[in-house]
Amino acid sequence: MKHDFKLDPNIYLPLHEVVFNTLRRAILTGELDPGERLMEIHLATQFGVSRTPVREAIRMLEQEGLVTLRPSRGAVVSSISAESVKDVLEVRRAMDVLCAQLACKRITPEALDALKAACDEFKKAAEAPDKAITTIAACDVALHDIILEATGNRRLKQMVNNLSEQMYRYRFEYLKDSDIYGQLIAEHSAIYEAIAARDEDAAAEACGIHIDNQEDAIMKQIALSAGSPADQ
Amino acid sequence: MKHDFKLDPNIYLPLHEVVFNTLRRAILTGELDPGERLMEIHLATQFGVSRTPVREAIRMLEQEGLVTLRPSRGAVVSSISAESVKDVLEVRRAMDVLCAQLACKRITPEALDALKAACDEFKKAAEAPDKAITTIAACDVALHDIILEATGNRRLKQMVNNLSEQMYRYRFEYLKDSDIYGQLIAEHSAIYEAIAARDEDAAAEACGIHIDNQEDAIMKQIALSAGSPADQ
DNA sequence: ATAATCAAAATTGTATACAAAATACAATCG
DNA sequence: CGATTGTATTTTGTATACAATTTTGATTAT
Repeated sequence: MKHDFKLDPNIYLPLHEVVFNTLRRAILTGELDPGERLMEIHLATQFGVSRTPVREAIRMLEQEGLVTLRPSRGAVVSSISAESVKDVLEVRRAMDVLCAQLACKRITPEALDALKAACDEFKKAAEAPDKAITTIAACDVALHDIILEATGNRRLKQMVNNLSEQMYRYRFEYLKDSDIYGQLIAEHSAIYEAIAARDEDAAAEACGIHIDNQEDAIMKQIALSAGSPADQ
Repeated sequence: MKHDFKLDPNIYLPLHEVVFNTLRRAILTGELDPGERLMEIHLATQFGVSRTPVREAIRMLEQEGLVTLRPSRGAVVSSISAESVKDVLEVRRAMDVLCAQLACKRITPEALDALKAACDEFKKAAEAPDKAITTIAACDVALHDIILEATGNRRLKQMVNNLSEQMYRYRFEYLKDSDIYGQLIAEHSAIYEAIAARDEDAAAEACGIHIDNQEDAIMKQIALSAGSPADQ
């Protein structure tokens, strides 16, 4: 074998990608508020680039629904009504259930082991005395990723990830209430057992319950932060 | 010249929108083949615009998955493998079933009447002596739109439309075989009856069967046109 | 005060310019 | 020949220029 000079491919990314990723994250984490204007020159100077890549990034964000474009009047961060959150959750529920069903059919023994391990990890993190939310959240994500991966459906994976990201703002809220950890552990366990048994109906059922609980938490969260500036 | 994109200067739309819509349609209808390169200057001169709006359009198409971007190496029309078609159909099936279920819950009496009318229209078009495929296809679309609208979920509507459009290339193929018209009429009828009776399970069942048949037709179509140039 | 008007400033839409990278292809070496 | 290098050409990435439109804010009339 020759020499394997491996240079970090992350060293360069097209600027529009960088701007896109950064703005995207800023919107999803709530760093940029709904209704806020995105002005090209300002963003460009902030990023230290020209308007061109900023415009490209904005067009991409619009395509993803994260910003709204009013011709000749610029872009604003899309406002997310309780209505639209309900819509997203409704779709995501169906997709998550589909994930569980497909996972029953297609998960490999190795992935099944990994799923079991992820459940245990989650349990350990949730029962730890310090209860680091970031750790717990990471375990939760890992667990879902294993199922998502097990579906073997790239498109589904992409769509579920996208929908989840739209809910990013509210993601950790439902983990703050440590009373529900026991319930979550049980739900995860039920999902694992169903998938391990290749029982599609049980998996769909268990997954549905799991999502419903998350939905309740998120909707409660939305209700609390209601009264914020709305627009369109 | 191979493609001759011309744009109507009468009505005003931002150029990137015009380019986006035109290219999008060209890709979905197969006018532009998978793997084909999209070169900025060429497209720009064809459209009679500068590279800027073309670049913006390409970024939007990439976001939608219709083109693949290779940094510094330009964009190509995304190739659709049989694999990815299967993935899309799998997701769309779940979403269509969800549509039927939600429609059961939420459809208005007026929309229900419209659905019945649409079924009759389809039947009439399918049993007509001339059997104009475009008319039949239009009825089919109208019928599905009514259900989609009845879900009251804008996000779902957008996602299902997007997924359907990805299948645009193969849409009409399954309507060419007039042997199946009787079956289609029956399936539509079953869906209508289930929704009218607000029977979610029956609606899901009927809708699932309907989609499965469509899927078979499309996958058969794909298998026929296999051996086409692949890439990534 | 409030509303209407209109020029100045700011912002977006589009085109172009130039640099960096990739590609094509001829010349060279083995 | 085939592989390799070097160079011209093409194409993309980014910045900038200018026109068209919208926004701002002062000014005036009601």
